[in-house]
Amino acid sequence: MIGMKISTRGRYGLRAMAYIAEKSREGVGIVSARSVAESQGISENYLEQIIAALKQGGLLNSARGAGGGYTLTKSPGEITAGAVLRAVEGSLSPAECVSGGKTNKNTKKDGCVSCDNCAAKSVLERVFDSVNETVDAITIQDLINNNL
Amino acid sequence: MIGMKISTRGRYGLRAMAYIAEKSREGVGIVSARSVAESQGISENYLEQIIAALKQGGLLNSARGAGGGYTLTKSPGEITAGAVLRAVEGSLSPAECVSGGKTNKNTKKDGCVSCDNCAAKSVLERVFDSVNETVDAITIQDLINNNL
DNA sequence: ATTAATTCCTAGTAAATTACTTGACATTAA
DNA sequence: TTAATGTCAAGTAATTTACTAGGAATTAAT
Repeated sequence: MIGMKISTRGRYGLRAMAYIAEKSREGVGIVSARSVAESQGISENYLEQIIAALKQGGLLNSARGAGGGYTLTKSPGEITAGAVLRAVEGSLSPAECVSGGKTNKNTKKDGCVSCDNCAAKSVLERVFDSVNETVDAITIQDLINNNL
Repeated sequence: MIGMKISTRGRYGLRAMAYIAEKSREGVGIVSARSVAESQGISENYLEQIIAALKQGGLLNSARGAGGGYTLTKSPGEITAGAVLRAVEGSLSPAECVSGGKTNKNTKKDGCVSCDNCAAKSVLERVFDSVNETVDAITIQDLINNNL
């Protein structure tokens, strides 16, 4: 009975990026996963997985070893919430039939038969488009400025 | 790893409404749950639950007994996809912290602490607004006309 | 009156997904 | 050498979704 959720992955991803951006603005060069987790009250190990997705998505650089951590690959104004969400959640498609194939990285189902003449499809496509437009219009800079 | 799904409830709800509207246009006065289920290849018992929500949401009238079934309460042009989705899925909120309280009827969690200064919140609010705007701009008539 | 078709209602269950936990290994600064 | 980190893979618990099962109430047709 749900619909349209953004999971903890997405929310934690946004919060992590905003926190790292904020720290950078304060002059802290590099931020450890642990400090993000502690500041946000998030499980460290779980956050690591999310951060790994952000790194793989090209949004974070990492430095290993003691004193290591993460930095943004671009300025906060150049990173959109959409990019963050897609990196950690996969496609933002509302159902398998929209924008072909799977909606995310884990799901086992793929595709529904005879979807072309399905009454729901055009609605889903429009939702997909508007969600993407919306999140792509917001940057991490917007988040730390709180100017939404 | 997901995000932004519209569940089968929402999709089946849209398809059921479109089917009933289409049948009505063809002159069929009343449509049984069974005929909807069979035409759409959907479990009848499951569909009944979805139809019950549509009825409770004021979108369908019902007639009991043999020869009974369902009709739309309003013309297809007056029923939005948004109304259908909210009736069957509850709020379209992307997370508990947006538009206060629970996101749907079943969930056990309610609310996250210290959400006000959360970087994700403004994103979620905007997504919520744009999804609602989008689905409220589509009517059942649009769906059966296929003019999207 | 009986029967068959139907809505109405509730409870249970299986499958899928989400949200973690656990723990070992690799790398680097001090 | 050690402690602080990132990297990685696997497993598990909690939650949600998607059904299934079945009976009670209602009504039209016979």
